[in-house]
Amino acid sequence: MPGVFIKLPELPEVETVVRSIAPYIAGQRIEHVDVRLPRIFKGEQPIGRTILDVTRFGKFIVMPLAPGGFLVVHLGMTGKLRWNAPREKHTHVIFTLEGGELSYTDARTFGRVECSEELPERLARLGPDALVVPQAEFLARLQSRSGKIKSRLLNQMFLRGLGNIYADEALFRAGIHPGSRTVSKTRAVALHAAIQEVLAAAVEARGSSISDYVDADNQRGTFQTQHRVYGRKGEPCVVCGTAIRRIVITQRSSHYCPACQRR
DNA sequence: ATCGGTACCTGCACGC
DNA sequence: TGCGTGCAGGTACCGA
Repeated sequence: MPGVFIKLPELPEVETVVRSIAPYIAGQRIEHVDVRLPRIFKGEQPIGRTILDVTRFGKFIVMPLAPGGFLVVHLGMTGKLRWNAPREKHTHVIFTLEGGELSYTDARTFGRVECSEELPERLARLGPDALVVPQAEFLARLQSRSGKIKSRLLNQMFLRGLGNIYADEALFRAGIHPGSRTVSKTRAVALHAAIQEVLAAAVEARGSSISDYVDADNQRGTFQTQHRVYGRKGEPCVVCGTAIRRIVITQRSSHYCPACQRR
């Protein structure tokens, strides 16, 4: 039995986890729950309930249950949701299902596993999904907010699903400096297209893998080979050859080409 | 109501 | 070898 094992939780990686794990757990009854690190788990244990489906909401994994309620998982920075994987030092929650184990492992413990009768309120407050938001809605929301463009893209209340890697990649493809506070309509239109292109391509590549883990089908994500700025500080821009720079915006690293992306 | 800074954690790469 | 430093894919919360 293969182990479902993906790190890297931005939208494409969460989508890959959802798609690869759903066939193993959808329709299965939860027989037992072992919570080894209580602060990771919120709510009542969903013992006896059945996992109806596995869906993605931004970077959250949402599993509706029967006869009611939801199991919601957020992977934080280092969370892993795996099927029949060996238990490790940082395996914090284990669901025993009819045909095997669903386990949550997270070294930095920024992620959460939550069970509730209704969908958590904060999910409803998130912005539209970055993969499918219509252009007009994106432009309107962009205009209604202030701050550096990179900060706005990382704000899940503005748009849900985008993270540090794909924000940098989209800004590069749209030719926008991450520290820009104003963006022309032309650039904003290009940014909307770039976000959806880069996310769709990353989903197609099953996400970006920096370590050598594999998913249920024994495949790695491969999108890291298509990164044009993220993690390429000092390397030549693929378009003009200028050295890629790294700066800090809202406590997060931002990678950009100083020639292709001017303020 | 929004925005920007800070807190929450562990592990790893790197320089000395 | 060991130690200190900086860095890492994210969100929640606080005060201004």
